[in-house]
Amino acid sequence: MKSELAVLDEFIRSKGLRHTHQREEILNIFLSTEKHVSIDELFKLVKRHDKRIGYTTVYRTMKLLSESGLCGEIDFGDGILRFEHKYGHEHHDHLICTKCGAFIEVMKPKIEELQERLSREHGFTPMRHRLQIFGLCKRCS
Amino acid sequence: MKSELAVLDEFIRSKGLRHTHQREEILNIFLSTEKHVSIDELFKLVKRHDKRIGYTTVYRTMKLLSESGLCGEIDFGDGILRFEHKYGHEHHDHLICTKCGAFIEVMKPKIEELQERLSREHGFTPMRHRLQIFGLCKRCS
DNA sequence: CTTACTATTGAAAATGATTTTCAATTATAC
DNA sequence: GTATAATTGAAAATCATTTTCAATAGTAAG
Repeated sequence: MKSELAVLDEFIRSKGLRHTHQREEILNIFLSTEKHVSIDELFKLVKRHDKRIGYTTVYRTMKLLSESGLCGEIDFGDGILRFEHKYGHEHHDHLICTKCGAFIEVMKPKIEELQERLSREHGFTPMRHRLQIFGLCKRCS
Repeated sequence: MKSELAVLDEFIRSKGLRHTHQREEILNIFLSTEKHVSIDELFKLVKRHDKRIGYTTVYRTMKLLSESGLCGEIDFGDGILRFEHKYGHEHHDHLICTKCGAFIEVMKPKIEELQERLSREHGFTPMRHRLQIFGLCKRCS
């Protein structure tokens, strides 16, 4: 499997864009985090390494990573956009604890299959989906 | 089944709030729309009936209706909060066409059941969930 | 290596939906 | 009616996100 940096570089080249140290650094820091970071959180992490990188650059770089397929955007409905690792990761759904904010990543092929069938029954061509289950995690319930 | 207005009134009384003609009017106009209205859309409809009702009141009243269980808030991930009828309506999921914006309401008990089981497998107590399938509707595909 | 070209950066300002503020108004209980 | 406190609506504040723009820095060509 290609490295994430190679994937980014390939994407950048194919679009006639440029490889910059900011982009490389933001990618590395994103990869080193445990998923689901907001732009603001990521910006703070990035600033620790290099104070001169601005919020805007983090914002723009995450959009770039999204386009290149390296990260996925997730919306838990609280008005803050978060990002998760996507390259080399399977699709999954989320269990979200409404008390402590913890999330669990889950996967149920049978549900995926039923969603596919449900869509077809309505003449709908599914491209992607989002399943979020809100409730209480083991510790909070 | 109690009327929606009766439900609202009961909720209002139970909280020591007041019945106002604005709240009644906004509820009626919301009920007369075909679901999935944003606050902005609803405000425009309301203004046709009564120019003196402000945006803020519509906003606050919809929050009130949400709390009372008369409407549900839906987030399609485009940054705009929409509302749908909830009282006397079954839970359902959404198929959302990414081309024309159409949405289809669907229901698959088997999926609900599997979600329940999936949650339990992870020691999670599910309260509510959100399933949105994005793709192309019959006409657009 | 140097130049020319143009993408990128970062600070600040703009955007846009949502939420709060506050003085005036209005519903409700007594 | 009167007193009390909730409600209203205009305007301002919030807050994440997005755009602007002048300065900076990759990249390719010479």
